[in-house]
Amino acid sequence: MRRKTLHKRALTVESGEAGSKGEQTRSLILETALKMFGERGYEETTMRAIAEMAGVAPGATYYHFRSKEHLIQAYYERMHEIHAESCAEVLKKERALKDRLLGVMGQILKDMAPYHQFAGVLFKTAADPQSPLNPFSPESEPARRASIELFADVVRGAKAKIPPDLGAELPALLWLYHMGVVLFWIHDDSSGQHRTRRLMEHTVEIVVRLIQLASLSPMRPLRKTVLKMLADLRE
Amino acid sequence: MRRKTLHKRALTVESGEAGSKGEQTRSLILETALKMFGERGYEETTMRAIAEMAGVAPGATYYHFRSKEHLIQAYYERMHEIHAESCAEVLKKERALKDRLLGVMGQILKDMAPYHQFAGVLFKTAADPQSPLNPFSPESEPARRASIELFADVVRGAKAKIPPDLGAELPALLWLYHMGVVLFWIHDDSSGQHRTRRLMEHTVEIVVRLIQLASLSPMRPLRKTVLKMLADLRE
DNA sequence: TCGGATAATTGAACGTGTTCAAATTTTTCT
DNA sequence: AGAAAAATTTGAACACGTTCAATTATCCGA
Repeated sequence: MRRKTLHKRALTVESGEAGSKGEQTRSLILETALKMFGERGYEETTMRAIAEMAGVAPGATYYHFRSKEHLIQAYYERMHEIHAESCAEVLKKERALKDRLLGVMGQILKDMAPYHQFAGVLFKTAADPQSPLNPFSPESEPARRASIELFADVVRGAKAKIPPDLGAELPALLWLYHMGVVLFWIHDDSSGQHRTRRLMEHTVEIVVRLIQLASLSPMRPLRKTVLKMLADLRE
Repeated sequence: MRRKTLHKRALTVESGEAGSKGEQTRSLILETALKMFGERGYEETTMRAIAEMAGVAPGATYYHFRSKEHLIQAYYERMHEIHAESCAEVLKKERALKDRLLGVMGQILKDMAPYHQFAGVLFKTAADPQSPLNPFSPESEPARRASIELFADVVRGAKAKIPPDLGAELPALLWLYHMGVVLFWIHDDSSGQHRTRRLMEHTVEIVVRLIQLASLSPMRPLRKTVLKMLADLRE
């Protein structure tokens, strides 16, 4: 609600950009919050404490961020930018489908590592079907689309022979697979999440072999059945 | 903490059973809470309101239930009992693997239908890796085990030819599949969740065909790879 | 049946995330 | 530069889930 005003201002006149006073406090609050979450954990960090440390009244935080959970969304967005960048490197180097997928998944796990502690909280929020942070929600469609695009890149640049019908759905399917791995990662408290790494390496191998298998002509009927279902669900 | 006393009492002496005063208020609070959740939703139902409607002080609720979320766990347990019962019927009738799986999944969806509204809240809580309600947590291992046992029953009673190595892991895999369908169901706000029904019917078909496929001898290497991974992850 | 022990219940109080009307600062326009 | 408008900031207050010391009801053995 309040933010709407901010948006309008940013559209009608220029200002509201990085330099302006408001945007300055916004960053200050955000950086403070992220730092404190990192040091003491999410639940243990009070909105009052964040405000105090940022030298600001509690209410100010709510002017810039809709809720405490929305502060966490900042992590999310930051993480996404990092992914896109670090994966681009990998995709420039590798040509085999398996290596591309392995590289991308490896990068994603590496990028996420520092945030493992908050992932639980983020996930708890994101799991709520009502939440805009939910990866399946309409609000996060742009982010989801971008994320799927990353896997489209993985497929596109690979020199594997994939039937067009499968190729069209593959990015979304790989994204779903990637969500599964992340789900495992969130619950993985082995040191350095090495269990997730093992799972990922094994499953990438399996996924690639399944793709090869599905591309064979005797598999056409089953493949068509699966693709029909996906099309059907999309309405 | 407080509950420990209750448990000890229930073990050392008898009493604390259905008749006793304490157990009476416990049910009263629980029934009131479930009814109010049903009428107004979870977030909108206040602990104070529950207590007041039950004719009890707010503190009393916390003597019998550790938290508001633990009141929801009651739904969970209740649902599980219903599943076990209604699925038993289906499993007595059907012999083909596909029909057994279809029947069980259908029953589960039917049983859950009245609770669709709260499923989101339950899921939000259950998604927290810290939560005892999390289906992957140690605390819910008994429930998980029982649930997997249901799918073991599905496999056991079927007259499909399944290699022993796959047969051993299949119940857990089917349980995982079932969790996926439930995840979809939670996010499904189509009328009567008919999209989930469609998804379920299609995917059961696919799952069964995959099982048949995996049982073929040319698939032995891939099958072994998958099963190795599962064994590996179990430590 | 009585009295001690245990279980159950109370309700005020705490700390939390959050809201909001009022005050203040910043920006915009003439 | 100055005044009007808009954005920002304040901090007291609210409602909530929850805790806990004190109180009352219930149970059980002698």
